[in-house]
Amino acid sequence: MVPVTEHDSQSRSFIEEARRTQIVHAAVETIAEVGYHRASMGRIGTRAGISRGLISYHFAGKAELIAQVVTTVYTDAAAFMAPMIAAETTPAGQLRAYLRSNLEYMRAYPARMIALVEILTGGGLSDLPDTDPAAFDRQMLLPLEQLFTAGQESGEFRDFDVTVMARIVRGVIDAVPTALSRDPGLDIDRYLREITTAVDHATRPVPSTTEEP
Amino acid sequence: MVPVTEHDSQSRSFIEEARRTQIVHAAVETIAEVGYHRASMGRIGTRAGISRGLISYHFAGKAELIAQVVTTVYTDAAAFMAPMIAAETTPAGQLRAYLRSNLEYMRAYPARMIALVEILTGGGLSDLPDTDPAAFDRQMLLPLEQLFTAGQESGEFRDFDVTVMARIVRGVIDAVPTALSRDPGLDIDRYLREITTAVDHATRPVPSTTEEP
Amino acid sequence: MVPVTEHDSQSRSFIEEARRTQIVHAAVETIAEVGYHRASMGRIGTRAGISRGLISYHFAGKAELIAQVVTTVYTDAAAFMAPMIAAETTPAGQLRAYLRSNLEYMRAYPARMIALVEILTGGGLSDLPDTDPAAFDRQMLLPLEQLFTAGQESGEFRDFDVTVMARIVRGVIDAVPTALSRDPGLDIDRYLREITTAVDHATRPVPSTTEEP
Amino acid sequence: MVPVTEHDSQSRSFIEEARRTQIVHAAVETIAEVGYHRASMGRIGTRAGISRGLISYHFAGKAELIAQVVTTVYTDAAAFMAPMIAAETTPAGQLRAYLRSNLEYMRAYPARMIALVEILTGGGLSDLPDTDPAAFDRQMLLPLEQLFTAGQESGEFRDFDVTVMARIVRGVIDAVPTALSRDPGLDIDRYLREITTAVDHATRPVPSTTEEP
DNA sequence: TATGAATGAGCATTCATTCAT
DNA sequence: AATGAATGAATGCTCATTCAT
Repeated sequence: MVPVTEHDSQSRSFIEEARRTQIVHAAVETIAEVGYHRASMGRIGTRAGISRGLISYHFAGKAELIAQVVTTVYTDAAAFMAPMIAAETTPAGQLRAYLRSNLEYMRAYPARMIALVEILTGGGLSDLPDTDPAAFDRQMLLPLEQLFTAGQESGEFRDFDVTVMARIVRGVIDAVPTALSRDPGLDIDRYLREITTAVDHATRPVPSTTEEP
Repeated sequence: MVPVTEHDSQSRSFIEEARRTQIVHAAVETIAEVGYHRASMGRIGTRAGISRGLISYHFAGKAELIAQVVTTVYTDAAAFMAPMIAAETTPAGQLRAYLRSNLEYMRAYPARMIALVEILTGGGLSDLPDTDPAAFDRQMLLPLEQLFTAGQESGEFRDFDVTVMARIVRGVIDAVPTALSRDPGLDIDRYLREITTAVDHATRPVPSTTEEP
Repeated sequence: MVPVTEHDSQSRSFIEEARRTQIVHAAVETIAEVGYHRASMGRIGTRAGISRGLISYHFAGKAELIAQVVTTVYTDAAAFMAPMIAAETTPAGQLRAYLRSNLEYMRAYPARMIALVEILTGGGLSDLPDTDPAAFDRQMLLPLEQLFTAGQESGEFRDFDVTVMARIVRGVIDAVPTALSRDPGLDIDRYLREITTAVDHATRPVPSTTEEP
Repeated sequence: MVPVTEHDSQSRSFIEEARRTQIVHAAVETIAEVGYHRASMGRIGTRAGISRGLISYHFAGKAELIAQVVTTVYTDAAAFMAPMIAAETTPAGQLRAYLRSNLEYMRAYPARMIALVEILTGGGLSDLPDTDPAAFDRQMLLPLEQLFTAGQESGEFRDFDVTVMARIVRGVIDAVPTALSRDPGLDIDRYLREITTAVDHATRPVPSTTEEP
């Protein structure tokens, strides 16, 4: 869940890595601020304080830069969330930790999460020729699916389609950055509490004395 | 003399209206297919089988065209959903009808819904100078909020923040087009059933003999 | 407005002539208001209250319309000025009448004169393929040249190059519309008085007891 | 007119400056040849032998380029004329030097002067958002007004409205480029002599034994 | 006669990318 | 490693003109 690629961090010099990191961060901030399709190489370079050409020197093209942004933020978010989730011992607890850690990450690094959502929903993925959106989709859903399956087996969750429920939860979470940008006064703690309760109710076993219409 | 057909005074604007509709439809399909920020006037014109200039002839600018797409799809979806919701007599039933009609609309006109979501999440709203994203946000949430408030007063819904719950439901629904495009084999009926059940559980009153962690 | 051309006024119907006149007037007003190179056929048509296509129906192209504007205004101004000049019996008096009648025309029909100057100085002439700017130039200068030659022969004017002096006088007059637009508070009567005096001094015979430096 | 050989530490911006100068010169020549409103970025680029995009790289927009053309030519002309005027000790001599140096500049750099007049009279000024035509107007007239006022105080000039006389002189001078382009065989030396004499007569004190009609 | 739908060329501008230094 | 000059494609838009009705 945590490390994504270790492929060639050795083949790059330290300064090379530092520059790439700097550029990726500038890209994140630029995308978060002006939106994905307005984040040109020039604007990213300006924010990084470097020339346009240097970005092309360190990245094969815009696609690689965007892909790196996605990978970096996703990996970083996963590294942030993983210990909080792992600290829980039950699937239900882990689900709550998943929600909590995800929103905490958004609170801590709003630009990163906004940038990620911008790319994922703003057409950025289709600009990445080597990326399979379906594969990325499955990768996003898999942890939740595994969590749900475990919880169903232990009886903590009711019987539902784990993939659909994973999409439901991702949908709820992915709506948060947009909600935050549209309503800046939104209380993220309250939001988290409401979401957690709602998801809890949606997943927990149905009491035996319940009639469905 | 002038009028040729029996349409008389409307025959003048009939062609105009037809063309506008045709262009809006071409825009919808183009946006749904290639994404909002790749849907140039040229591509839309090509899909409509007309020249670039003709779009500018019928629409003052791209902003007006996109605004028309948003308005058209939104209005059309509302007209599609409204009777299905109104047919229900209870807030809980209306909520289920809201979900069902929304997904039915997506099934019937997937391109329209994909295009709308592309524009709303893909930075399109900020390209519309006269549009207030926050106002649009409230407009989207309002029907759900009213529905929830009514349900809480009637005791059909538990006590939750109606705005947050509205955002939750919208988040779940807005994730559907993406899910459909990423997983074409997705069974929309099953999806709808699962969503309905989940939202039902998330909103209904908590049985008295329940302990919260 | 006086009949301008009689070459084919017979071949055009009355309504045809009326339309052409209306369009020419709309062109004059549009050019005077927004400048020559912003005066599109569309804007001219809008001001005339007719469709774009109708202008093309009545004029072979924009060039013919502009040429007609030039011809109309020039002829109209000449018809306005001619009797005032003819009423004077001496070349010096006619020169003063030339200046006075020209500025009176500007005061009476500022839009026409502004439009004419816009076209002549704003590159409009070079848009007219069939027009020889040099010939137009000579046509503009000829009356003044004849006037000066007559005055020199009668001893009312000193000995100067009549063509250059004609250009001088035209230069002074053609600067008036720009001056009026740049300084709206300009007193045209005072302007006329100063110009008349200056031109009078510049053209009259030098007193015998005059030393040149 | 700009110092050229100083590169060294300025060598970084030297290329930049050289390109800007080259582009400005290409713009001057293009405007002088085809007129202001036909001088597109493409044509200017073609004349400069560079791509369209490079102009946008060096100038923020067409407005900045045109403004630079105006500033460059105006400053250049002023630098050319100033020493010739300053060499004269009397207002009347300075006025003659003003005329002479201005026409000498036109003879030396006809394209520049034609371009400037094209922009000023061809609607170019109104395309420059930050420019106040009235202020530019006053700036053009001021030196002449000051010169006239000094001459009136010293008794070298008669009593006339200095602003109107400044407009008269500018009108006479501004008519020269058009005259040159319409009549290529025009003898500029003779033109200058005639103009100088005419302006001299128009401004000098009236001999006491003069009768006005 | 008159309309307005429709076209295609041209415009200024932005952008990702390449390349010599 | 890094710069910034340079290109060419693409975009939204305006416009003169044509044409069916």
